[in-house]
Amino acid sequence: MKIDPDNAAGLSAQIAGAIRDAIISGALIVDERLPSEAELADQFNVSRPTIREALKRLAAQSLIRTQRGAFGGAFVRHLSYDDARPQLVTTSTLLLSMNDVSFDTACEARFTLERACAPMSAARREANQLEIMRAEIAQQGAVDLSDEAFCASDVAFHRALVDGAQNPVLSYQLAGAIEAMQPLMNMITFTARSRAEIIAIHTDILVALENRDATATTEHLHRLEVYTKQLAHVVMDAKRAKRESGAVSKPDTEVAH
Amino acid sequence: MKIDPDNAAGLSAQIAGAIRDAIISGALIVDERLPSEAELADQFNVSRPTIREALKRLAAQSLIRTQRGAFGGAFVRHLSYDDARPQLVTTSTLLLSMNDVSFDTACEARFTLERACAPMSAARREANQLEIMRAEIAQQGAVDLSDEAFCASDVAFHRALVDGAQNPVLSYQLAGAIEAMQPLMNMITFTARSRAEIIAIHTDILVALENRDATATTEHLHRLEVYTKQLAHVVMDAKRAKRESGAVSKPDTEVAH
DNA sequence: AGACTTTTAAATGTCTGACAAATGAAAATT
DNA sequence: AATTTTCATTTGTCAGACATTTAAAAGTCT
Repeated sequence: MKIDPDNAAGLSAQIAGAIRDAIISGALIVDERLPSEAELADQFNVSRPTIREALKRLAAQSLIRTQRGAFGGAFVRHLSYDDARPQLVTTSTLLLSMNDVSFDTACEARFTLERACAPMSAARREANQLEIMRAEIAQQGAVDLSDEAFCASDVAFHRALVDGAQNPVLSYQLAGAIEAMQPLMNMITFTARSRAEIIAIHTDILVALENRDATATTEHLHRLEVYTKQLAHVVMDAKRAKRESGAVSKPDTEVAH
Repeated sequence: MKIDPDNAAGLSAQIAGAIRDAIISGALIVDERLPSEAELADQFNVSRPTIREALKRLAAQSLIRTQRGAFGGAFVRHLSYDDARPQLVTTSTLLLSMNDVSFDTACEARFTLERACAPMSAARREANQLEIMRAEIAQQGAVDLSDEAFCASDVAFHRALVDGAQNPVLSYQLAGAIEAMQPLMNMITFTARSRAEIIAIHTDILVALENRDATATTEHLHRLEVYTKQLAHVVMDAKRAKRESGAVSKPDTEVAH
């Protein structure tokens, strides 16, 4: 662990990197206790606040957890999928919003990955995944459901589909792709008709999974992708038209007179 | 932004969360400057070290960057795919190693996702992706290549394949899955014969992509998955046998006498 | 007047020292 | 023996200080 005080990266970043490497390489194992802040400060020849900044960086990545009191300290954290998923979703969401990824590109990626899970889910899904999907479909039919709640239920439905593949690595990766799209989906105002159409496709997917029909599942997912893209285009075109007409509304009304 | 001094989560974590939410919600936009540490300390009624710990947490997630000097400060960072990828790889790697995911499960997830990209890559790949794949295949044929270097070249080959799909969202997600498997792959000792076999499959994939043949690409990827799993089983069985025979080596040799 | 140099103010980076709060172990008490 | 109290350890937070970096502003020279 070589720390260079003149490095532009900053001491706390270097120290965080050194400890991170130790964790990744397996030199520090799960639930192992790191030296106390005072000892680390001594080892790295820096002050305690600097050490603390380094530890907070690692805590932000869920690599360590800290515990106060005697025999407390910083411990290497067991990174679970449930811990990692929110981070992936946050990052993916920001990536989409900051890199002006088009709706189509994000949608394509999402459904491409989801379709890849479809055959495995058809083969391996268990009763509880079907149960969740059934419940979410019922949820989606509620008349007083907000667009946000509808999208949230949509996410839950598709996560159950992916979970049916019984592969936690896939579930983790896909949850990021699916949930990250939710803000984009939330921008769409779902009419009663479009909801009915989506629910119909969801039902088709559910039936296909019940029948363990991989081909049908894949096809219905494809239909859903096409319909989602189309819906987004209609909604966004309408918004753009409204914005433009709003900007020139006075001349318009004058012409109309 | 309500900060509760008695919250067990800790002040710096709460403050980091508040700022993070502001960034995600769009209240703080890219390249916008946050108030100075002193001003933030004043606003949140905490000390500057506490504010600094919060900012370091955000920096660890690449949400902000800091700049020293007059008119410096903390700025909302434009999160690029290149910034986010290493974080995803780190997290995915740790998830695999800490949740004792079997080689087969990780392998299945990786190839499932990669096969999903194959048809798109066959349709859209450009000359430079083929060029990279050609170069990496040549690299993999070098006789003095270490196992680690062979695996690194393997990763580069498959990333080029995925990049051929021309969808940055897919590339980002897949890079995590592919690179995270590298430590597992590094555990395999590649014999000359197994390398030749892998290179042959890589070549088949390259040819299929050159011909824009989606079906062939998918099939060769499937062959590669099967072969990789088989190889891993052979290597790991051998290692286990060696370990067990080592543990009882004395009795064994006695019996042999 | 324009180009170059110096000054300066503002901001982060780091250090020192201190106290509060939590926590589990050990000692004291019932 | 069970319970309570004490106590040392460690993280969490604060206050104040100085070093370093940086770009704008002022000053200087041609």
